[in-house]
This record gives sequence, structure tokens and C-alpha cells, in this order.
Amino acid sequence: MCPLGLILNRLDKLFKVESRLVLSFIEQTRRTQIVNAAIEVLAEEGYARTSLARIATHAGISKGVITYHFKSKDELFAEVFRQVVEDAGLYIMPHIKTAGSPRERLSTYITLQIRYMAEHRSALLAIGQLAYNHGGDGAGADYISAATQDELGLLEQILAEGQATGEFRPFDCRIMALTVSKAIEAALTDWAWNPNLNLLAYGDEIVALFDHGLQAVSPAGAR
Amino acid sequence: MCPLGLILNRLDKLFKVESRLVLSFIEQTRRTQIVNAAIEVLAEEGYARTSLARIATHAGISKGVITYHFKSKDELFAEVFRQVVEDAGLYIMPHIKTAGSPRERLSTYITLQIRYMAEHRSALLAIGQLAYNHGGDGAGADYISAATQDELGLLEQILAEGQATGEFRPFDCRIMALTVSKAIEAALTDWAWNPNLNLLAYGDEIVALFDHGLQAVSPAGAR
Amino acid sequence: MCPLGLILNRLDKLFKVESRLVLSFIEQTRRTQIVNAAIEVLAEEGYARTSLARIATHAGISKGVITYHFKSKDELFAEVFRQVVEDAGLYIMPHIKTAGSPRERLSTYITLQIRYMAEHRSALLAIGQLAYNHGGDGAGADYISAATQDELGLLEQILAEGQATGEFRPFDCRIMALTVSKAIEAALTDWAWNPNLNLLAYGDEIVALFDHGLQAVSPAGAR
Amino acid sequence: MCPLGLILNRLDKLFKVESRLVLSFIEQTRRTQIVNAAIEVLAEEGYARTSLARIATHAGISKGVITYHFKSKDELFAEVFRQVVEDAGLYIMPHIKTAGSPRERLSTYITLQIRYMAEHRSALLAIGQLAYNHGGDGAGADYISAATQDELGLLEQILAEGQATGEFRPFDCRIMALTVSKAIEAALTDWAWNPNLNLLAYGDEIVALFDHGLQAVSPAGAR
DNA sequence: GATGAATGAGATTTCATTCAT
DNA sequence: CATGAATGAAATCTCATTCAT
Repeated sequence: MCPLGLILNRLDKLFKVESRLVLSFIEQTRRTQIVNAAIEVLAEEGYARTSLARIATHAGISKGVITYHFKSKDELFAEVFRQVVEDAGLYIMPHIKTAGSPRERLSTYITLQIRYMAEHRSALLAIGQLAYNHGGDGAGADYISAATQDELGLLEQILAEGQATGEFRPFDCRIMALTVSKAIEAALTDWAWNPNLNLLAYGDEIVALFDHGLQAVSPAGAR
Repeated sequence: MCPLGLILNRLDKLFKVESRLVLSFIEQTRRTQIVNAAIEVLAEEGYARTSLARIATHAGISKGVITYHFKSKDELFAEVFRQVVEDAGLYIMPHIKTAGSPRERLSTYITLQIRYMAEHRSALLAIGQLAYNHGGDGAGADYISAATQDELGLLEQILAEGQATGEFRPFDCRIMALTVSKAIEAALTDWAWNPNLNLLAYGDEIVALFDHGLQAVSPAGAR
Repeated sequence: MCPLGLILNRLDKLFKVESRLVLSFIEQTRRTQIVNAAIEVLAEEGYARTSLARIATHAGISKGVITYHFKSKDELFAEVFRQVVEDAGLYIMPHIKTAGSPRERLSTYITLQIRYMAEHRSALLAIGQLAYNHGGDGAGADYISAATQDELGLLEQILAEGQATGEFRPFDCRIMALTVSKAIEAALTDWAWNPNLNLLAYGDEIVALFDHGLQAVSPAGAR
Repeated sequence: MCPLGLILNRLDKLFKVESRLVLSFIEQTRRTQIVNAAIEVLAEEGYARTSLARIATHAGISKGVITYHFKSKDELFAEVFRQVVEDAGLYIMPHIKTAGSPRERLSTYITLQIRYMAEHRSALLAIGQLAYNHGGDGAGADYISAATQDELGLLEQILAEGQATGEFRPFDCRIMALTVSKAIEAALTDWAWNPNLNLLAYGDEIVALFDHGLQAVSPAGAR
């Protein structure tokens, strides 16, 4: 499974999407309705049990509507992916750029991701299902891998800047970026199993973990 | 998805297994062959694409052989689970118990898990698929949840002991146990996408992360 | 095998039917077509050889059409049962209620059942197959047993009234009701094996048998 | 379903049996063991659920033993049929021939059949399953029909003699023979559904029914 | 004689997709 | 635009039968 939090942009290439540039309003509405139904079914039933019939029933429409608006199940799933990722990006990105020091920016990044998760449980569980189960396709796998490599850049950049400023100790930025990303994602998957989990407390612990774990050893070396 | 590294014992209850106490040699051989084929298909194709037909083809046998040796697909998956978990337990447990301080024991635990992963990539990807996709069943979900709660105890105990001895700083042991477990698992899932990943280096970074991130702040507080 | 002639009402409970209240005309047409095909295959081939594939072939449609219109084979069989029983009830019931003395009513009952059989050979053979072979299921068996007990009441009542009026000699009403019911059913099963059987003559003999066999011994006792 | 009580002799032709004239003792023992297991499974599980595997399990032997001793499942079923019918014939025939008047002989016939049923419930339920479910074969159907026609002769003869002696009233002997036969069989099938049924009382009612129902109307005609 | 192993046909069922209306 | 109808592929599972040991 690729780091969910980092799949942000090139995901439209993951599935073979033929984007129609102009969509009527009613078309857009229907698509959104179907996408939302798909998200809920994916989150509740899991990938294997998410059939077009179930999505249609959940949306209160007929099965034919789906294949009318989406050429295939894959295209629908691609749209789910795209929509969730775009939305998450819009939520998180603005705050990221305004933060201050690398250490603060890292904390902000983690906190925002967690908060977004708390507010969009189904959407994130849904793309989790897609990411986890769409791997075998070959093309898909390559793409997700590429996307991951690509998008990890943001975290890597924060970490590298922190090392440059001396805030962070030495470590492999790429690996640590992966670890940060995965620690965040872990909160979601645990939360999926255990809905009583205090997600925000979980986030605080992750923030603290990396705050302590990445900081430069004090020059005075009192340790 | 439950923390893979922690599913160690009660997994035999996850699926309803009727263990025949005595199996002939040839029977055992075939079962192992089929289990291994299932592991490889799960790892390569993913849960959704792992049909009995594909497993049979992969093993070079007819479809009927599988249902002859396993009462159902579920029983086969249960055996996959059981076999991998048993093997992992035999590999890791002996070393865990002999370690010294909590800090050292934590490092050992992480290192061993990572090393085991490096040597059993397919097997761990396979049970990852099973754990992730078998959840919706209700009973399965409950069990995995229970198993997780149960098995996290080992990590929690190490962490709590470390806090008692003053080696570790204050934190929520349960959440941190989850985070450790997930960070380990993350190495595997990233490796699945990016086979060129240096898993052992990844492990070292995780060890370092928690080594730094959990340690008690020096009383002199030079920071 | 339960007495076919007596399974009249509560049969909708035998199988778990989810009745959709409103069915489109084309839907109803297809369902009827499939039900009729099922009846013919059941009557000609027997329960064990009645597969969905055979029914589809007999109806000249693809296998998928059946599972599109019926959720399962059981639901199809339930509909077969329901349709035949409903039809038989509509045919027989009106005449039953208008008859006069118990002796006459018994004769009418027998005659009507036989006449209905003569005109609906396949349908009755079909539900005979269903009744005979659906018993092992537990729930089904219990229900048929219950239905039998329940519906035998009509015959029992006629017989008891005949004893009360002095038309009939003493006998165990329940057992005799069973025997009447079975004698009627017997005509059908024999007819199934021997299509040249004169079913109506058979019916007349049954009527005569019970007419003579149940009548009160004349008080003058000239016998 | 053919009249069970009358299928007595030519049943070996129903299924295609290749009789080996000489069977070793051990061979005979095994065949009997398997046949008995088949009878019990047929009676308890029904035709559709009677697989070779289940029979083998019930007999405590391996599946291969069955196909070693019987060329096919059909041959096994033929043997079941043959064995039960032969046994029933040996039980009933001696008593039939020694009886007195046609009226007495009819009563004896009915009583013996019922008594035999009471003592061989499983065996008769088993061949009931076979007779009812083997009909579609064509050849089988013809044969059973022929066998029925053939064996009904015994009853027909008793009835005809009764008419000749003036004991019985006029009726169609063939049809009445069928009805007698079916009334007896009915007791069995009801008993199968309702094990609490008092089979012997049932038999007495049948005897009384035909005793009253067939007797010649008294010349004094007091009715 | 006996048995476990293996196979392939066939059963029910689910489902993505196409099509006519 | 929308939908119900239809289809055929594929999945799991059962089972009679064949075969090597």
C-alpha cells in the first residue's frame, strides 16, 4: 500500500481516465452522487464486496446509471481516487505553505493530515481499499510507485531543510519521509478497526514522536 | 489493517480450522505446495485476484486438487495465515526473550521483524492481504481486533518497563505500541511497491527514530 | 412426502419469499415463462436433474436470465410452489364450500382434486418433486409437516361432521383424512408412470371406495 | 412413484446390473456393509444428498472401497433396490399363500406390508427415494412401469377372486389394486414425516377401509 | 483388496458490461 | 437521460470416477 497521504497529484493516471472536458451540471451532480455512494460502500463493505449493484442500491439509483456516467468500474474508482485526493490537497496545502520552521511545518503537516482523516473517515478508508487492492495491475503498481516517489518530495523537502538549519539530526530523508507518512496512515487503519480510538491523541503522539525523534542532539550533549 | 507484526498467537481462531492431527507425508507435501502457491499469488496479484484457479495454475495442478486438500478457500487461507505466523513466531520469539534493557529489547524486536520480512517478503505480503481483506466478515474483524489488542501487549510491556526504569519519556504506551508496530509494517508495504528499497537501512532508521524519539529528556535539559 | 392435495395455504412460508409488490408486465411475463419451464423440467426430469442450466435451455434463454429474475434457485422453486398452489386453490375452493352433506362434500373434494390433476399434470408432478425433495432441509421439513397438519383439517372436518350426522361409521378421522389425501395423490403418481391411465375413472373408483368404505353400517344390520 | 409394495421381482433390470455369479465371502460382506450404509444415508439425507463420500463416511470406510466393489453409483443403488425388495418378498410371500378367503388374504397382505414397514423403516424410505428420483432416465421409467404392471397382478388376482366368490362388489380391479398399494405406501411416507404416527393403527384403518369399502352390498340392500 | 490422490464436469451464484427502449 | 433486461465469464464448491500404489 502506498503512503496514502502522499498520493496527491498524478493519480489521475493511475486508472485510465478519459476526461471529458465539459460536463453538464446534471452530469456533474450525478457523478458526484455516484462517487459518494462508492466511497461509502468501499468504506463499509470493503473492496471485494463493492459491486456496481451495491453502489447503485446505496445511491438509490439503478445500476444502469453508473455505467451510463462512467465507462467502467475502473473509471469510477479512478474518479473516487481523484476526487478524494483533490479534496485532501485543497484542505491541507494552503496551511502547509504558511508554516514557519521545518519542525513546525512537520508538526503542522502531521496534525492536518490527522485532522483531515478525522473528518473524512469514509473517503480515506475508501481510497485505502483502492490503493491496497489495485496493486496487481502492473501499470497501476508502477504508477502508484511513481506517484509515491514524486509526492514524498514535500515531506523530504521539509526534512532536508530541517537538517540544513540544524534543527534535525542526520538521517535518510527519503526513508524518514516514508516513515512519517506511514505513521500517519497507520492512525487511519487502526481507527478503521477500532472506531473508539482517539485519533487526535494519536496524532499528538506522532507529532511528539517525530519532534523528539528527529531533533538534533543537543551540542552540550547532556545525555 | 491490524498490526501484522503483532498477530502471533491466537490466529488459529481467526478462521475456523479443523486440524487433522495426523497427515500423511504426501498430504503434507501437497498442502505445503498449495499454501506456497497461494502465498505467491496473494503477494503478486492481491487478494481480489487470488482465485483457486489462479492458485492451481501457479502450482501447476488442477483446480480440484485444492478443494481435495482443503475443505474451502477459507481453510486454505487459514492455513496460509497459520503457517506464516507460526514460522515468524519461531524466528522472532527466542531472541526477544533473551534481550536486556527495554531500550535494547525494543531495538531487537524491530530489527528482527525487519530481518524476517527481508527474508520472507511474499509470505508477509500474503498475510497482509489476508488481514486487510478479511475484515469485513464480522467475526473475522472482531477476532483480528481482539488479537491485535492481545498481542500489542508485548510491545506495550516493553515500553512500560522502559518508562518505569526511566529510560523512556512519558507517552501513551498503547498508542506508541501501535505506532512502532505500524512503522515496521510500513517498511514491508513500501518494499512491496518499491523492491529496490533497502529494507535493512529502513529498519535502522526506525530503530534510530524510536531510540531518539522515546528516550527520556536529559535531566540537565540542555535543549 | 406430504399430502399434496392438502398443501393449500401457508405454503408461502415454506420458502423465504420476498415478494415485490409491484412487478412490471415484462418482468411478470418472464417470471411466468421461467416458472413454466421449471415446472416442465421438474415434471420430466425430476428434482435431481433440474438444474438452472436445464431450465434455461428448456425456456430458450440464457442461464443468467433466471438469476436475474429470481434471487436464487430456491426462490424460483418457491414461486413454482406458490403459483401452482394458488391456482389449485382458486379452482377447488369455491366448489368445496357450496357442497351439501359431508358424504357429498367428500365426493366433490375428491372429484375436483382429480379433475384438477387431469388438467395440470406437469404442475402437480412438479410440486410433488419439490415437496418430496425439499424435506431434508430441516426448516422445510418442519414447515411441510406443520402445513400438512394444518391443512388436513378440512378433510378431517368433513369426516367428523359425517360421523356426527351418522352418515359415516366410526374411524380415526386423522388417519382416514391422510388416507383419502394419499389415495388422491396416488392417482397422480401412478398417472405419472402410466400416462394411459384413465384418471377420471380412477377418481370414480376412489369416490366409490370411500363412499362404501366409510358409510355407517345399516342399523338393520342385514350384512 | 411406483407402488413400492409391489416392486418385487424384476427390479434387477431397473438398473443395468452385471451380476457376477460367484462372489467371495469377503466381497459379499463388504457389499452388504456398503448397501446398508447407502440405505441409511438415503433414508436420513435424501437422494440429492446421498453422495459416495457420505456413504463411505457413514460406513467408516474410504470412498475408493465403494467404487471398487460397485462399478458405479447406479450399480450400488440397483443393489440397494434388489436387496430390499428381495428381503421384503421373502418376508411377505410365505404368509400370503397360506391365507384363506380373498377378503382374509387382502387383509393379511395389507397387515404384513405395514408390519414389514414398521420393522424396516430406513430400507423402505431408501427405496422410496430411489424410486421417486430415478424416474427421468427413460429406461428406468419404462421398467418401473412394467414392473408395476407386472407385480400388481398379485393384488389384482386377490381382488378378482373376491369378486368371483361374491365377497367383493364390482369395481375395476386394476385401479383398486393400485389404490390398495398406494394406501399402504402412504402410511410409510406419512410416517417418514411424522415418526410418532402409530403405523399399526394406520394399518388397521386401511384394512377396515377396504374391508368395508370393497364388500358386496348385502342383497337385502338395507341402505 | 484397499486407499488416498487427482481430475474434470457441472452446479449455483455474482457481476461487469452491453443494449433496446 | 435513465433504466430494466440480458448475457456470459468467472468464482467457489461438490462429486462421480479413474488411477497408481
